[in-house]
Amino acid sequence: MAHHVTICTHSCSVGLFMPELPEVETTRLGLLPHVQGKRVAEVTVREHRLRWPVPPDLTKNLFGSTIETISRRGKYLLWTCEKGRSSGFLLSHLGMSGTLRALAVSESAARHDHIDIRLDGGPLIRYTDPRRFGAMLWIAGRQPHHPLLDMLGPEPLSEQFTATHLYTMSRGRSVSIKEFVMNGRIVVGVGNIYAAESLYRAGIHPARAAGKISLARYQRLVDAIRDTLGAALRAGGSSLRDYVKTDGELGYFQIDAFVYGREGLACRVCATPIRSIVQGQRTTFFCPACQH
DNA sequence: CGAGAGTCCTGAAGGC
DNA sequence: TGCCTTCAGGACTCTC
Repeated sequence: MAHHVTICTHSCSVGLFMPELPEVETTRLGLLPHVQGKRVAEVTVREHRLRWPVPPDLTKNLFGSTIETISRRGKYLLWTCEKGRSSGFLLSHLGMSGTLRALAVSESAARHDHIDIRLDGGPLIRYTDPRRFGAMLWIAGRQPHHPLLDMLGPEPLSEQFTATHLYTMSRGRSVSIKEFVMNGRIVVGVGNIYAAESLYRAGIHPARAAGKISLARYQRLVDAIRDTLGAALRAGGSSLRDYVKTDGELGYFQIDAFVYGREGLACRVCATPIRSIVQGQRTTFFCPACQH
């Protein structure tokens, strides 16, 4: 199980390092065969200052647990851990610079390697996160109830994510459509890149008030979000230049972004220069001609 | 309740 | 070359 870290060096249109939903799902799928049914033999927490402090009893709770499976809710991963009466869930989030990798037990830790979970007979699951916007929490009990999860909106690729849902939730709201679809209580997993790309595909101007968008246009947006996320999922994640997959191999294809990161460049459809604006302290890219 | 701003953090990029 | 400043971003949290 010799794993080598390979960094992608070829150019891409989106050079940032942030796991969006497709990347999180790819991480989940990559980890699953390495962890399923295995017992936690050792937990090392080198840095507890993450988005929230790593709970002091995380080590105790994880140690000796068998990892039954990993599921995903939005960009959160839920690790089902069985240990008799004290079973529970490891709740993890990659923030914007986090990675989870399965490595050979012999891999030594470097800077930003905050948490190691060594499994019986290997491998070593390593959480690395330079910016520490990610999280590692513990949910006790047999049901994954947690304040971070309980208010979340539907999964974008589920049947619950519909035009009617967006239309109903948005009535009377003046917030921009860009900020609206990035709100996890409305729908999970639509980050800055995919929000911009989806709005472009749907032909909707990102500053338009969410409450004034028609049901028909919301249908276009739902389709665009499904298409955008679905394509990225199939490609194995898309928003990163140098993300390393959980098995250490090169990960993440690049999306050929229509608007993201393309300010001043010609729209791929109409050649109008792509513009950027700031919404909710976040940069949005759009085509002023194609989006209304 | 909703809207808007603030917050955490580090690395990359730009200016002088 | 090197220091300093700015920016980026997920998503919670606070204030009004």
